[in-house]
Amino acid sequence: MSTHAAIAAHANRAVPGYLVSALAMTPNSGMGASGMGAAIQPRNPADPLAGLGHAKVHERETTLFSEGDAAGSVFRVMSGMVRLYKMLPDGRRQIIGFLQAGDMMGLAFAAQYLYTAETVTATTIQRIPRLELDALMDAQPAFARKLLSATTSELMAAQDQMVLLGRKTAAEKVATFLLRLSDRRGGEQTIDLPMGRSDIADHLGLTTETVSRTLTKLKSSRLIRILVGGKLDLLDRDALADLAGGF
Amino acid sequence: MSTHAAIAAHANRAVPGYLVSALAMTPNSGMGASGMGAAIQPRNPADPLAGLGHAKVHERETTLFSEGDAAGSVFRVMSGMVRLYKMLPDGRRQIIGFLQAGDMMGLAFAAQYLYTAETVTATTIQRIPRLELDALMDAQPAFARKLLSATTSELMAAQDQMVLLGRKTAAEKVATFLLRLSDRRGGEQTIDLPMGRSDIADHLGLTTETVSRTLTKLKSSRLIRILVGGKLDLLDRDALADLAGGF
DNA sequence: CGGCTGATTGATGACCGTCAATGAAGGTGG
DNA sequence: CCACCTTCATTGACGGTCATCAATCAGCCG
Repeated sequence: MSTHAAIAAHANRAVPGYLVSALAMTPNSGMGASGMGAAIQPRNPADPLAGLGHAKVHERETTLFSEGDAAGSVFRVMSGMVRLYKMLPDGRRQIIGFLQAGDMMGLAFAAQYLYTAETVTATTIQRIPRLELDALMDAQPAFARKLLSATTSELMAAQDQMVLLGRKTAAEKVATFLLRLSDRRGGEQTIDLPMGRSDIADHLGLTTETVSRTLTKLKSSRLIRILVGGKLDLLDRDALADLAGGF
Repeated sequence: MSTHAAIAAHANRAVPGYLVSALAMTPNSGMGASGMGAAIQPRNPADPLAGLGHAKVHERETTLFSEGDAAGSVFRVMSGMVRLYKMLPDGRRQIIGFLQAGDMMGLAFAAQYLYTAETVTATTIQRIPRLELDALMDAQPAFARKLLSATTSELMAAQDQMVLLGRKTAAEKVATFLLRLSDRRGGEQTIDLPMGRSDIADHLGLTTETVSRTLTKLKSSRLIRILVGGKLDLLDRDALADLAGGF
């Protein structure tokens, strides 16, 4: 399945039409796919996307679209959580990012989606046909710049994620991940971990066992407390930030 | 130095003004920062950036700007090669990407550059004040979309790089890297490696020793041939593609 | 030709992946 | 409402890949 993607990637990346990307469209939001981001802010009262397409509730663990599918729409997460990932031919998976309320995906200039999108929890999704988005961009020049801003935000997050994947240790990766989740929630001490350990692992370039062991160590060191229901308490934010080693 | 960046990253990613990103602005180009990209195509005869700012030749191994510097201009590589990287507080480095002719950097909505840019070889760089770019975006709505397209291309490349960093073995990483370089050159069998082993290592999340050993193994297996002057021959493209494992 | 920088090769070991077993939690049906 | 089953998290033992430390080698410039 990713054979096509591989070929496309090897050939020059010149693609006509829309590219597949993920980005946050909440004004002032910032990060989306790769890292964590804002999403806490109330949506723009003058939300230019309001009313476009239509919203639908999806159950947990369902596929929204797959790598290689024809890309006809863009999506915006209204509530819940979505994971985006790419797979290698042999099944190894890399989760590009987790999306939350306000984040967009599928916005792109390619004929096909370049990653798979699945719900983690039950999720409300606004689906916007590309034609409608195009029309909006034509009608409101400022909107195109907003998209550009959101996309560059994504790119920044992606670059931070490269640092994490390429140069951080397991402990640093996990600490960074937890802090990002918290920051995204406005710095709350208690954060939500709706995704499973293997999702976290595939996002951080680790295995479930290593994630689990690392969390246990953080727990033993009194840096975090693991609560029931997939919740988690950041007990010592400063120590976690030290551990995270920047970003 | 990266303290500021760290804080900025932890705080909500909402930033007014331009973000710092890298992208290819050659029409039909595609990849830039993270991966390899086009750059082979002749520049658009109707290059909207032509004549903006002014070009300058920089010697090899010089810094163009650093992470945290005030971001007043965007840059376009006309010839030569540039590396972009981020550093962790303790000095570990992740090279975000190598830029070649046609690629842009510094295009962004942030007050500061988020990574450091250095020349690898002697390089001609077009420096364009942000104000001029803004004016161009206002004057030519189509140009904003071109920037959006280029940025989403970057994002795609960044996502491929995440897969590489998070889920590939050393051999797969090196093979992928070589194939990307070749593809960027239009699929040439002989490619140029102007950057040092440690640059490659810091791009692939490895050490110089591992890069060297891996290249030696590829040489022993007759998949590549190492030539003088930083050049390299891809002897068995198919075998390399198998090794690369997609992308 | 000598000295410097970077690449290569070797020896060793740590971190984290793999394989495996146990434990906890949630969902379903009796 | 509880027992069973399935799924996922945790913990343990072990091994491999790649990092680290170190020495030699090759290329380049003065």
